[in-house]
Amino acid sequence: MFSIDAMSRTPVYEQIENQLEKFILSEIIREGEQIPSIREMSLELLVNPNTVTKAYSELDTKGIIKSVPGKGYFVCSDACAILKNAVRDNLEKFRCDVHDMALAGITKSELYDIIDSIFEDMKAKDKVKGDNLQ
Amino acid sequence: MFSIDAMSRTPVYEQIENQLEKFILSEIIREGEQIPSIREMSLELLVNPNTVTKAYSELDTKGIIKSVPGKGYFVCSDACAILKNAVRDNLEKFRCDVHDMALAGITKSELYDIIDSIFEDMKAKDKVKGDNLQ
Amino acid sequence: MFSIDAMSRTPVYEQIENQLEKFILSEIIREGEQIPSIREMSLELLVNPNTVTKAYSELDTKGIIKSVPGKGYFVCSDACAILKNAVRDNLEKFRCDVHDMALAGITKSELYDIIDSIFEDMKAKDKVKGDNLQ
Amino acid sequence: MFSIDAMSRTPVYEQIENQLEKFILSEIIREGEQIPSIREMSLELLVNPNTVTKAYSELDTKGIIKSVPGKGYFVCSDACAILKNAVRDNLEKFRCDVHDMALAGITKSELYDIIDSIFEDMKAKDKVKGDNLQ
DNA sequence: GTGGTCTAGACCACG
DNA sequence: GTGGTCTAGACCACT
Repeated sequence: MFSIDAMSRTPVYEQIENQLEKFILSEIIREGEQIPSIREMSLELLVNPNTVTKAYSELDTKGIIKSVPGKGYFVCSDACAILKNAVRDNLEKFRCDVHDMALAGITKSELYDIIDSIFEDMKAKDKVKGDNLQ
Repeated sequence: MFSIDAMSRTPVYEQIENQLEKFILSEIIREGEQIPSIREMSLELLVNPNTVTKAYSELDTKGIIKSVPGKGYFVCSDACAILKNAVRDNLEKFRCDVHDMALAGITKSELYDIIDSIFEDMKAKDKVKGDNLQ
Repeated sequence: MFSIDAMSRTPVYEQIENQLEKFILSEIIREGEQIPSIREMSLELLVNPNTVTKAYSELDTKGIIKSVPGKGYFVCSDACAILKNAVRDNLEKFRCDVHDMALAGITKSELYDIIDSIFEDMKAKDKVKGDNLQ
Repeated sequence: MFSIDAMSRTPVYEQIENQLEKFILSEIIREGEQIPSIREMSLELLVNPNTVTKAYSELDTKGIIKSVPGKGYFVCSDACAILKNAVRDNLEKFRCDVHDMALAGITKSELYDIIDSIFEDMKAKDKVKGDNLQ
């Protein structure tokens, strides 16, 4: 389920954070649910427990997960809301990226096509999920 | 013209690279033109000359600028083409970003609006530039 | 009557101790009185009996409660005196806190007001208690 | 200047944080000023550099200090304001403490006396500081 | 020189 | 079993 790209320039602990956040936003891991323990995660990813600890405690600071010593880490009840707001706060970065691509001669319709295809994919997946729940 | 954000997490030498690349793509600095010398740049930005040297030599490696010993650094004649291709190679990252935003509940029309407004701005600026050149 | 804050950083067994001590100081539980058995307490709080055991044996060590084998746990006859002395020993911490607040620009009159309001509240409650006992 | 109490129950990294915050509030370390490097601090306190790192990065997260990689850590320009607000947010804890002491039979005038003596001390020290600056 | 990341391995407190 | 803290020592990127 989780995986690390050792060649990536983004730190391992940040990769863990990003993956967890994505799973929570995709509701693959639900609010209130327990996430893998530090030791489990460090075994699965073959990284040092301290590295997982760093990732988890940063998410704790952000209010995404909560540690219950002796029991484990749990997703906060308002994790999705926090994550969604964080993305919205970063829309400025998206504007910069689009501007750069426009400068580089990428056309508006190219961008539209990419966006359309992604939203199509997501709608399809949502449908499957809905069918499974029936 | 150039400026450094000391609080930013991106290294100074990378900030210099990014700004130069943007100026070249925007044709604020034209192909064949000479860019500020390492000395000038380090004085303007109040950074260590070594830092500017690192930025310039990376751009040299990429084929964006060329050092002409005894004269200075000049923008390569195919700098724009190289930069545009580099952006195109990074479209994958754009897909990921859009996917994340979709997960976070940002609507397709919101993204469309942002893109539209940026392309509008650029068209307006191009027109002004054209008028000035007449 | 008792309750546990699972999200708190203070250990569960310490929360139990604190609550019992507060109840004894407030004379909600009187000296000589029997307190809930380990079993009862663990059921009411939905915590592991071992946790309650740890809390009780620490209070036992402090001389606040005594185990009477086969009967249960009882509040010692000098529990209040012991607890009051313990608080007095901690006045040094109070001094530090006040000092910190003074550094942070909290005025003397603000502190006075807080103290006044608390002593008012307690006098009011004492009166009610007295009336009820009549 | 800095010191660690190895016997204390509060973690070493938290002791470092607390001391730095106190120095900043007392203006012994001023806003914008550089604080001891991780290596310096770890040598002075005889603790592992990682422990200092943890303290510093928590303060960074709080917005008290800012890391400038390759240069060091610096006190943020609004550090005092942040710290003062944090203390104010914790007044609730102060209320609880006063309540506990009231229960334990500590009189209002005892508390008043403590507060008075602390404010006297601080006024005296401020005067000395003022005289030194003349 | 600075901070940033990571590993390996240890001990403790809690449940 | 869980998380929390700490040490020792390493390598990297940046200035």
